[in-house]
Order: sequence, then C-alpha cells, then structure tokens
Amino acid sequence: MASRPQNKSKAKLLDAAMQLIRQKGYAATTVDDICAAAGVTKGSFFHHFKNKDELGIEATGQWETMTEAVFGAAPYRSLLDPRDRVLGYVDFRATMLEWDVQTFTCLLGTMVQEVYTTHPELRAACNEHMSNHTANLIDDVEAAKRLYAPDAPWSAQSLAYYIQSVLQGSFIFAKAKLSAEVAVDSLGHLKRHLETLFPKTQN
Amino acid sequence: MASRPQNKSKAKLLDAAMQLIRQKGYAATTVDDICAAAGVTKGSFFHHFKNKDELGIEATGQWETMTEAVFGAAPYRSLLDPRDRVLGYVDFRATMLEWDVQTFTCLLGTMVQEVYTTHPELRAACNEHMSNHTANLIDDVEAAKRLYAPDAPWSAQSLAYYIQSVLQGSFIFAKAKLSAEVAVDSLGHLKRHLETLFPKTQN
DNA sequence: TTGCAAACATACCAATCGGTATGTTTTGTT
DNA sequence: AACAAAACATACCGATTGGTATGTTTGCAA
Repeated sequence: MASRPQNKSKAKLLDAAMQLIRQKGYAATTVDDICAAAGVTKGSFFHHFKNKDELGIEATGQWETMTEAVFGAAPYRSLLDPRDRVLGYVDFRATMLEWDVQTFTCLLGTMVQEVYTTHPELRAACNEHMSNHTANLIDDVEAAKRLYAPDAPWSAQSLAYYIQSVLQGSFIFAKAKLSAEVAVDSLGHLKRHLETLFPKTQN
Repeated sequence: MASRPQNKSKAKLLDAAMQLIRQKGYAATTVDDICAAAGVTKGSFFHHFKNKDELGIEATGQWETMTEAVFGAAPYRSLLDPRDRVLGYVDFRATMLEWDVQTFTCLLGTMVQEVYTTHPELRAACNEHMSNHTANLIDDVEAAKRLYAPDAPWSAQSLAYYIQSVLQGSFIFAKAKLSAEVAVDSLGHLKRHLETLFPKTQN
C-alpha cells in the first residue's frame, strides 16, 4: 500500500510510466519515453529510482493505491446487501468500459504477461496487488455466499478470482478489437451467472 | 490459414519465435534471441522475413494452424451433441492446464496486449486468428443454444467470446501465480455456468 | 548567512538493438 | 556439367538502450 509520493517529479514519472506501460507494454516503454512524457530529465529519473525495474515495481504499488481510491469511493461500496455489492462491482466495471480502452485496462494484467518469466520481482509485485484487489471482492462474495448460497460447492475465493479472470480476459479482447463491445457482453453474462448463483430469496 | 512452411529453417525460426514471445513478450524477444534459439544465423532470418514485425505476423498465422491441429484432433470434436462439444471444449482446455504454464498459454492473447496501440497490423493479425478460433466454438454454441436454450436472451457469439475471455483471464492469473490452480477453478465455474445455461432435458 | 542534503540537469558511455551489405553454399533444373 | 535461384553465413552499421559520472540548483534547518 504505497502512498502517493510527496515528490512532484516522482509522481509525474510514475503516472507517465503507468500510462505508457499500459499502452505499449513494459519492455517497449523506455526510460527516455517515461522522462519525456513526465517532462523530467533522466538525471531526475535515476535520482528517484535505482533502475527501470524498481520503477516498475513502484508503479504496481502506485496502481493499487490509485485503483483502491477509485473502487473504495464507488457508490456500490455502501450497499448493505453483500449480494448487491458483488453485482454492483460488476456493474461498476461495466460503466468503466465506456471509457477509452487505454483507460479501463489493467496495468498489472498487462505487465505480468510480459515479465512473469524474466522479472521475478515484478511478477511477484503484480501478483500481490492483483491479490489485494481481489481480497476486497472475496469478502463480499463470502458474505453473499453465506446468505444466498451457503451450500454451494465452490469457494468464495475461487468465484472472486473467476470474476477477475472474466475482467482480464475481456480487456484482452477489447484491445484485440479496439472496442469494448465484447467486454460489455461478457460482463452481462457474468452478471446473469452471479444472479443465478445467488438466487434472491422470495418474499 | 498459413500452412506449415516447407523450409526447415523458417519453421524453426517460427517455432522459436512462438516459444520466446510467449515467455518474454514480443518487444523483449530480440531477433538475435530467435536466431540463437532456432540455431540459425541472422542472415537466414532476414532471408525469410523482411523484418521482425513480419515474423510476428507470420507467427500468428502459424499459431492458428498449430492450435487448429490440436483442437481439430481433440476427442470432444466428434461428440454428436453440440452441448457435449461445448462442455468438451472446456474440459479439454482444463486438461491442458496440467501442462507447464509456458505451454498452455496463448501467443495471441499475450502479444495483442503489448502491440495493440503500437503495431496495428500485428494487432489485426492477432484479432483475426483469435476470431477464427472462436468461430469454431460459436458454431457449437449456436447449435447447443438452438437445442437447449432457444429463448435465451444472449447470442451464441457473445457466449463463445465469454468462454474465451475466461480462458484468457485465467492465463493471466496462471502467469501471475506461476500456478494453474486458479485457472482450474475458473474453468470449473465456467463449466457449471454452461451446464445451467444449457439445462439437460429430463427423460 | 551558512551548510548540507535532496532534487534536478547535462553529457556521456558501453552494450545491444534491428537491419544491411556482401559474400558462400546448397538445391533443383536442364 | 552448367547454371540460376534459393538458402544460409559473416561482418558490419547507425541508432537506441539502460545506466553513470559529474555537475548545478533548490529547500530548509541551525
């Protein structure tokens, strides 16, 4: 849970890095690219980061604080029924699909595919922050399961990761097609599935 | 639908490229890497491909012929009930998860994330071959829907892409965790979902 | 005002990158 | 055997890469 860096240049470097890496990937994003986008010199870069990989790792931390702010403040978070919060999460993700492809995709999912064999520490960092984000979802799924599907044969954790997988996979097709259409439909399937997994008690 | 190249060196270059790109990504895989892995010199490389991007594009075509061979020969393909073929596809994918992470992941899904803004032709190639693979699945889903869920509010195409999204997303988590466990669970969720979407008629 | 560390800037470097120029060898055809 | 074309090899190039060396500027405590 890295907090926003005090330093202005460092923050600009991290913001530029997150943006560029999501667009071009980690390897194709050069230190010079990042400096130029941040409007900062290379000397400043290597003052704040000992090398490119360290920037990558710090970017993953920054990503989590950024997303945590977005999802933590989302309206669905204050719903009382955990079932509504799980469905609200999917809906919230769906509304994000109206943004540009480059702005709703996930830094961590993009990075980890490239680096998982070559940069063990970066892979671990991506995994950690993806897990942290999923952990919030697991809590709601767990509570919803207790209320609406206590005897279901699957774990709350596995369902939360399933939801994340649908999202990550949807992002891939959004990039491949330069359109969120397929992703929107997939979240529709996902939501219907969740509604049947957590049948609303009649009354 | 590129056929296997007659030439031995070209085939070795394409095989090496597919393997390396899946491990390290497209940008991080250098021409020298590919030549070394293929046991071929750079001169030979640039005899067969006019540049790296052309190799990338041809690799996507090669990938489709390779996967088409694998899936075309899979036992589930000869099942008579389209519902069984759809479920069989998911099961077949699940058995593949017992392989190494590097051998069950998808070249196209990996590549397209990196190149979708920077290499339009590569992005289009990835999209085309992913669509081709999905097209086979759409046929079976379409037939299954007609038999088991004719009035469902979703299209066969959207469900086929949904299945693909779950797979692609599962690959991302397999890489992040260096383990297929989450992916296995996700395919379990997916299969249960499909079974409820296509309820077996009682008799 | 002085002192000093953090922050930033400039100039540079060795290594590596994709790609080319220029060969030699192999293969198939007549 | 003669020949051409495809296939492969060697040596190299300009540009770019991540990173360093060496400064100058800024902020702030004493």
